[in-house]
Amino acid sequence: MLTIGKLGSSTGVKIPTIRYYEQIGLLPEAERSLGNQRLYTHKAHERLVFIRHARDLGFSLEAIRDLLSLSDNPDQPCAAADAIARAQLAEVESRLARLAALKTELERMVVQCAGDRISDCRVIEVLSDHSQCITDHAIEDATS
Amino acid sequence: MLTIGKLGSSTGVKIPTIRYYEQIGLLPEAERSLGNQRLYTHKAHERLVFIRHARDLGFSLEAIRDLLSLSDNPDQPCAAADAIARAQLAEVESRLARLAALKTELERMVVQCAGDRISDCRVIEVLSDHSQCITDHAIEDATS
DNA sequence: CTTGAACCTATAGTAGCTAGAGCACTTAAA
DNA sequence: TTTAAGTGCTCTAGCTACTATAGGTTCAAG
Repeated sequence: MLTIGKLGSSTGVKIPTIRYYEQIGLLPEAERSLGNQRLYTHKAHERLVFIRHARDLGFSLEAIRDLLSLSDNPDQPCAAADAIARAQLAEVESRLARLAALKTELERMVVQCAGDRISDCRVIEVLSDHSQCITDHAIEDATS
Repeated sequence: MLTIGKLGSSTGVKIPTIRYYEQIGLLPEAERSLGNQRLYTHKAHERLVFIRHARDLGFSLEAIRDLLSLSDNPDQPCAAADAIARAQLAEVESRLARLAALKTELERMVVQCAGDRISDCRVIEVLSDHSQCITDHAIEDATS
């Protein structure tokens, strides 16, 4: 049985994050020691590794919840898991396309400043005027 | 003078977002009509266009705050603006690299399921075991 | 004058954590 | 055996950048 600290260091997940996952029901409630400290089994370790890996691949906690419940029922068809992964791939692809467009604009913006004063600054100028852009980069949310 | 609705539709920024920008000091407090409704000048319109465009390019509100204050002082050197844009470019590039790695893994994962049951599902299997990945995709945060 | 659209404020909710306060427990050295 | 460091506990609030809802006010058209 692992303490939360050991579990955290062995999976690379921070302690408050582990408690958070328990709180939102992604991890089952841990057993407790006599002194009320959480104790984790090998199974819990595996589950957290799964979550961590899926997070690293950009899956949302919601998607991970679904994947975990699929994983808990090994006799079900795997089409659902496949669909979740495909959806994630599609999202990654769309973010890639968007970021590529952003990169183009930012590179153009940054190449050089015409003068050395803000009044001549190409960065400020381009930001003030979208028509100076060559791509249509304003489609979806910018955090992608 | 524009009402908040007109300002929103002419810039593509939602009304609550405009009020939010005012609240956090990104937009100055708007003048009010006799009936207490916000009224915007052409200058405010320009400022919001600037903000919107920078958001579209992925700049954080914090970075935009800095860019706006630079833009308000046109006699200053533009090195600072340049640095902000370069930092944004660097971040976009790093996200691109990361997403490209994610895409590789997701594609590999999705290519096919060996069986049709979860117990044979490649998606679930790979998520359980990072050593099946060919790239080191676990570097920074996954929302990028 | 009335109706309906557009506006107002204030509060709470979203994702996915992270940080802090103020305690209790555990472990290893002195 | 004590004691100090380290680790753990709960609870609350904060982060980004909005978005949604409730309940009320004002404006413009008919």
